[in-house]
Amino acid sequence: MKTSGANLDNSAAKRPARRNPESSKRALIMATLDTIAEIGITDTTVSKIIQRAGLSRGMIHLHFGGKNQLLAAAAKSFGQEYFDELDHRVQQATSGPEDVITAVIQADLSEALMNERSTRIWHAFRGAANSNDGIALYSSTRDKRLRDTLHSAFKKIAQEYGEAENSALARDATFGLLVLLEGMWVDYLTNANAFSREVAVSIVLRFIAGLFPNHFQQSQS
Amino acid sequence: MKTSGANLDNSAAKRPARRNPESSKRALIMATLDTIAEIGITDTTVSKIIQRAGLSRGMIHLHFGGKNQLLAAAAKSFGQEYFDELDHRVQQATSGPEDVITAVIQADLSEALMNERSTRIWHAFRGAANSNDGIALYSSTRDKRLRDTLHSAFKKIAQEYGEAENSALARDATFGLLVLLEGMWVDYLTNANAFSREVAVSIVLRFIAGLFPNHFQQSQS
Amino acid sequence: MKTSGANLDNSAAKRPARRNPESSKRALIMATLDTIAEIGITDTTVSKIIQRAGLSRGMIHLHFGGKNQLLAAAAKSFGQEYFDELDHRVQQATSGPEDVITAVIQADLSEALMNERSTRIWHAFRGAANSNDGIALYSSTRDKRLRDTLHSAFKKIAQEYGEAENSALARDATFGLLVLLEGMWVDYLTNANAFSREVAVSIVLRFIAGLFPNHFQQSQS
Amino acid sequence: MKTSGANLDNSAAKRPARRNPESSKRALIMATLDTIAEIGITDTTVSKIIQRAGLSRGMIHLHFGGKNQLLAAAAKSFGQEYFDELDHRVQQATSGPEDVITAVIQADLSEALMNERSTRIWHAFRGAANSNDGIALYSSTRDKRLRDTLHSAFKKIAQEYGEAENSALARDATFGLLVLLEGMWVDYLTNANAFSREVAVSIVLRFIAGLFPNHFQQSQS
DNA sequence: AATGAATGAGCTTTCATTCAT
DNA sequence: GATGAATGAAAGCTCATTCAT
Repeated sequence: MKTSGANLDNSAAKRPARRNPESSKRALIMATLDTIAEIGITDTTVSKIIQRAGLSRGMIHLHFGGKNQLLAAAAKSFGQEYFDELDHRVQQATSGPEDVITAVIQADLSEALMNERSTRIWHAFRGAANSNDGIALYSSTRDKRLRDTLHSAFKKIAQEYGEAENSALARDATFGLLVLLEGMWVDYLTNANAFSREVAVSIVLRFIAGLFPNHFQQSQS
Repeated sequence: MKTSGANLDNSAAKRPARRNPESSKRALIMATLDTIAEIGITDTTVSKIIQRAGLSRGMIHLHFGGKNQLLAAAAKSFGQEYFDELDHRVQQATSGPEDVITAVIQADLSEALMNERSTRIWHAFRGAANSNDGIALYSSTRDKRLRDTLHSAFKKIAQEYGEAENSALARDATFGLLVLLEGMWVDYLTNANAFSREVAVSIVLRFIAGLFPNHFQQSQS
Repeated sequence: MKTSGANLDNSAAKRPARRNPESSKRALIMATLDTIAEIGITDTTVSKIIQRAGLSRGMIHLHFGGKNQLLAAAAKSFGQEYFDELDHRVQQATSGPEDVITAVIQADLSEALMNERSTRIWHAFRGAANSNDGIALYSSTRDKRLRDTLHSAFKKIAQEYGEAENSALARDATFGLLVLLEGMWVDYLTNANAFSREVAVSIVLRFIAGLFPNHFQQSQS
Repeated sequence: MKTSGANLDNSAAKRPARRNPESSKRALIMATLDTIAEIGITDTTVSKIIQRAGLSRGMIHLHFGGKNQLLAAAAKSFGQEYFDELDHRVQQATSGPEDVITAVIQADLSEALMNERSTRIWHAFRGAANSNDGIALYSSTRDKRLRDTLHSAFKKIAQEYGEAENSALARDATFGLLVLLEGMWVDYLTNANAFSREVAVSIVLRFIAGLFPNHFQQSQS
């Protein structure tokens, strides 16, 4: 999935895709995301994007109406990329709410979803969301969808602990887990080298196990 | 502490600060931090900073040598502001490692340290650290000092659980707590309105209690 | 040839040049040379150049990458202008080395090559060459090519005086003539009004005649 | 004489001269000349000058009224430096006009007068003279005084060749010699390494000998 | 639909000059 | 006299956007 990576050689093998508007849009969005990941959103200029995409200058305004709208489209695309992968991984866990939660944790901390490229892009869009409404919209999507999925699962588990439908326990578990995952992304961003996915997963599970001791085994790292 | 806030009134009454280099430098740093908090680091220009500070254009290069060095100085100052306050609050907790840890949690999530201004600035400097070495240096300072303080406290507690000097438990607790606090700051940044400090503290303590049930009481929110 | 002169009329009638990069580059180079000739290289700013060329601010960086590179391109162009004219005039003298030398002298001191514009530009680039490598390269070209042409001619003549292939005589004659012409340009620069081309030519020829009395007749002014 | 050179250490040994207005003015002029010689007149800023002189910022305006006036004073001083040395050397040649002329040539091409520092400064002031009247005044002084000295000498010699008081011969000889020396300075400026003072003197003398064969022996290099 | 030369507002930076101390 | 912090006009440069082709 993350195979687009930082490739500057926009030469041979990519040409067949040309002369197709949708293909150009996709190429621009990918070039935008790659550029943001590589040099940061502040230094991501129209020139750098079109250079990486191997397309002409006017393309951005022709297809998106401007740089800001391209950024918004890239943010939206990035969110969808994330959820396509997450859904794919979580749908394979159908035996119960614990499995869904575990699947979310493992997916969110997997190489496919949490890597240098995605954490940098994520951070960039979070910052931009404060001053760019078009980005804000899609940037908050991650929390919203993830929150719903997790909340549903935690509510099912909480009921087995005698909690009511809208118990604080399920709400706090959802909140706590999301915050923990959020923090893990920031930590990965800060120092990818020293980051251990195994330790991360074990710590997150320990947190959940503290709330629901009957359902999550204390993993021993 | 956070009382500098967004003051645009560069009117008469503040002239005593003139002809004092240190005062000018401080004013520029404050204006820089306020501007970043308000409109983001990307839109923080020299013009906006000097306008807010009520000082002249050349000042920045006279005292700091350039915009980037002013940003670095602002990042350093911001980090020191954070630690001055944190140290002040933590030093009052001297009865044991649990108190230190609790004090750190409550301080880090307090209005004085975690607010809209500081979370936005924090986020901005994290992003800038990737491409600005001068900022990177001071931006990572927070983690380093906090990590040491917490690790020491957790090691003391872990020993009472029969753990060795350099146990994984103490390390994981430190890592987990920092990640959780990091995530809280991100969460606050994303949606300050819906954020509850009380819930945040209770969730963090629940995580710690899961690791050290004898020392941290499961608080009931 | 030197007809570009100081034209400040960037009015309507010259629009055909638009949308043609080469034409724009040429216009910028000409405007640069004219500006240097008029107000000196120190006062030659981007604003003055684009104003004279009737083009936009970004043009210089778009086509040359910066002011310094434009200056280097202008120096190169100026050198080529000089040699195109010199070659044209010298090639008509094919009957012998004396004719070549005389042609060089008369060409170099002619209105077409040595005038207020060219002497000022020449002086400016000489000075800039000390601190701008891009200019140094092309600024020294004049001496190199001229030196070779003259040295060849003088060697032929020197052989008729029984001198060896690499005689000091030919070398000194070349050096002396170049220095004399160099000095004439400086003198013209200093006071164009009092300068007499006829006296200049006669003096230079007298110098050559002193070295090769059989080949150059002592002209009487 | 040229011992001021490029010294950046404005420390100890120079202090006694302080608190003396004339001393400060001299220090500023020297720093100006050294800076021009080292980095060119375009890059010679007030900051660089006062830094090299080890004096305070306001000094220049206090003593000279502005940067331009300091440059004019430096140009004047430089011209006087040149003539003090030239006069000193020429006054020792009292036996006849030939000796005066030879002395001028040897002095003008000597290490003391023609060196990297002086040729660079000379070139800079020549260029600046076109746009700075205060400099123009003193920059042209060299030619004026030198011209008079040489013209007088050549007139005496010309009379022995049966020429009238205001003969063209004396005028041309003066002009030619000055131009030749001017050219030598330019040549030295362009490439000091390849320059040979001996060859230069011999070539200049050859030129004079061509005009006055009875008085100047054809030197053999 | 696609291109890329052209534009100019606005950016960071430089610098001679001023003036309170 | 002497200082150096302060000023702001003007410098070189960047870049999203436009539009003739």
